[in-house]
Amino acid sequence: MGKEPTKSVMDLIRDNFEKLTQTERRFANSLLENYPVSCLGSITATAELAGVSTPSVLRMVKKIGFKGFPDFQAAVRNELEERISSPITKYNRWSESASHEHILNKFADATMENLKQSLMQIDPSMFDEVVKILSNEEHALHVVGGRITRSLADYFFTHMQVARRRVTRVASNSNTWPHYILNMQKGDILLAFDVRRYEHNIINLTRLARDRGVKVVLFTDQWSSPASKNAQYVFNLRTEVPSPWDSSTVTLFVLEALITAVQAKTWDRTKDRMAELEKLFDETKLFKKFNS
Amino acid sequence: MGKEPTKSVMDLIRDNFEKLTQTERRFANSLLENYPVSCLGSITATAELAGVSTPSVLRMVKKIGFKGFPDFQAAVRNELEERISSPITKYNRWSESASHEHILNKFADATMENLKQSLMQIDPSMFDEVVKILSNEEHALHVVGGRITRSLADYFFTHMQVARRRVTRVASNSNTWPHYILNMQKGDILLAFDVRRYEHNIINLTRLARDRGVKVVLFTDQWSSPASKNAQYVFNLRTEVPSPWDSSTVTLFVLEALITAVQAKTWDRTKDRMAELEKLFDETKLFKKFNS
DNA sequence: CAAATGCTGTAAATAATATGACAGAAAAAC
DNA sequence: GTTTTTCTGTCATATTATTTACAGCATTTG
Repeated sequence: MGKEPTKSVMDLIRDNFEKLTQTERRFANSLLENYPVSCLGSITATAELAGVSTPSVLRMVKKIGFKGFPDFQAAVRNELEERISSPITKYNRWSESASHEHILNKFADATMENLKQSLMQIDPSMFDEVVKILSNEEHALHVVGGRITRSLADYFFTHMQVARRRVTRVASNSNTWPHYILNMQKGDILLAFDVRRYEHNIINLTRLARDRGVKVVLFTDQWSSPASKNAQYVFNLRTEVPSPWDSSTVTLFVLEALITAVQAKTWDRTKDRMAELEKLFDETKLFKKFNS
Repeated sequence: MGKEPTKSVMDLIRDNFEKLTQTERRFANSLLENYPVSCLGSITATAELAGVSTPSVLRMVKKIGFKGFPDFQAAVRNELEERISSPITKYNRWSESASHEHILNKFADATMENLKQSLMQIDPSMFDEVVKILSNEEHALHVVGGRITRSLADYFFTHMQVARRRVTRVASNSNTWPHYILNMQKGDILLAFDVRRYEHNIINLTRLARDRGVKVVLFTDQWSSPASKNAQYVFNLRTEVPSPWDSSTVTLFVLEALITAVQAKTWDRTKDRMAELEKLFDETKLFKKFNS
């Protein structure tokens, strides 16, 4: 024990995470999952919950500075007592060391709020409908982003490529758009992003696409881009954070949910493509070795 | 155990209080005083805290319906778990229309959990330290991503360009890396991403950078990339979602928090740059109008 | 006031737990 | 491809915790 200046168990894990081995990290992660209840039982129970052996648990708690498992458990209990004894404690507050005014905490609050509110606003049947049309390989998918949202478009494009054929990334430079529009056919899908400050050209692009019989899916913010009027499917997502610009975290979240839903819907096809992709990676690696 | 209709330990004590002897009541009262932490240790510790003997504790827990002390303790732990986890798990459920089994809800659960756990693991002082070095324009900032994380690197790059000068995006194609390394100087910062499956070349890049005296900031997942050993600052973020691949949402969140923190720290400088940027946008727009 | 009953703690037996030593397996280095 | 190093689980042992048995004390009752 000594006179350690109240280093929490979490702090100790953080500080020593580098030194931990793979199995020990697995245990550390399991600990995070439902700390502190997970380690209130015997070392055996704790180890089983994490799927590791008892000695691994022991080695790990020694590594982060405890004399043995009972010592570790005593520390956990002390923390728990502190936490429990103040009745109004908010359990979902982390890092006691970081003030509630710390930017990380303020940002986290805002993001969780955004996520919750955005979800409330999403129409599940529209979501499912979008998943359905994205899963259909017969119609090409075009993805376009703006100045900021380009990265999101890129991320979506990369993952969508795994799930299906005929995915095109439309360059964000609007000079080249006519070329892309030329290749859009009736029944195709255009997935577009437009958030503050709205980019004027996106309105034109979506209008031209719609006029060609292309289904437009638009990701925008809570104030809704003027391009919405050209889109069949609109996601209004919340972006407000304590910052001079807007957050894209919720948008990314919905994109990931979409990707997962599409992959799940087309799993027979996707799993083959993924396997093939793995093979290609291995071959590329081999190829590089020959070169070096 | 059996199929007791969720009688809490407190209920059991109340129901059987009449039958308890004097000493047993003394123990019961001590329990009430700081339940449940008081009975998380050994039976000996519990007894001592209440000022009674071990057998008295045992007789009492048997009397109120438990098979033995461990049985009693298990019940206490279960209650504790519920009490501890409910304020977290119970963030108001949205979309009544969408089933809890809907992918969006499952995904949201996982993402919130990831966010919470990642936050617990982030060392606030390290975060602040990274903000500090990112704010210093005297040293160049290099940003590099991998196959998947390239989009994140891109997003960060775009925003960082607003806040400061001397930001470079390192191409994700590792063939060109030597050129970039050539331009890295002592005191520079390399912000790198490496998540499963870890890319072998990133280890080499970070090592070479470190050897040149470059400060390496690494974003990786909970299993920690092998490149961590070359990095001064490591963010281990959680990525697990109900999907065949990993989520980047939490990573994006931390990036945004970082960007905001840097902009706040250098606000005098940043606000001028933002104003200038706005002006440039307007002029570009004007320029385009002349053309069309 | 004496005998009986019930209550409570001490101490021993029993069960469970935590730790250490070791060997096989995996990964890293050469 | 081989050797070395590191890691990780199985098993045996030491330690600790739980339970039981019992004896002393207090309280009650005749």
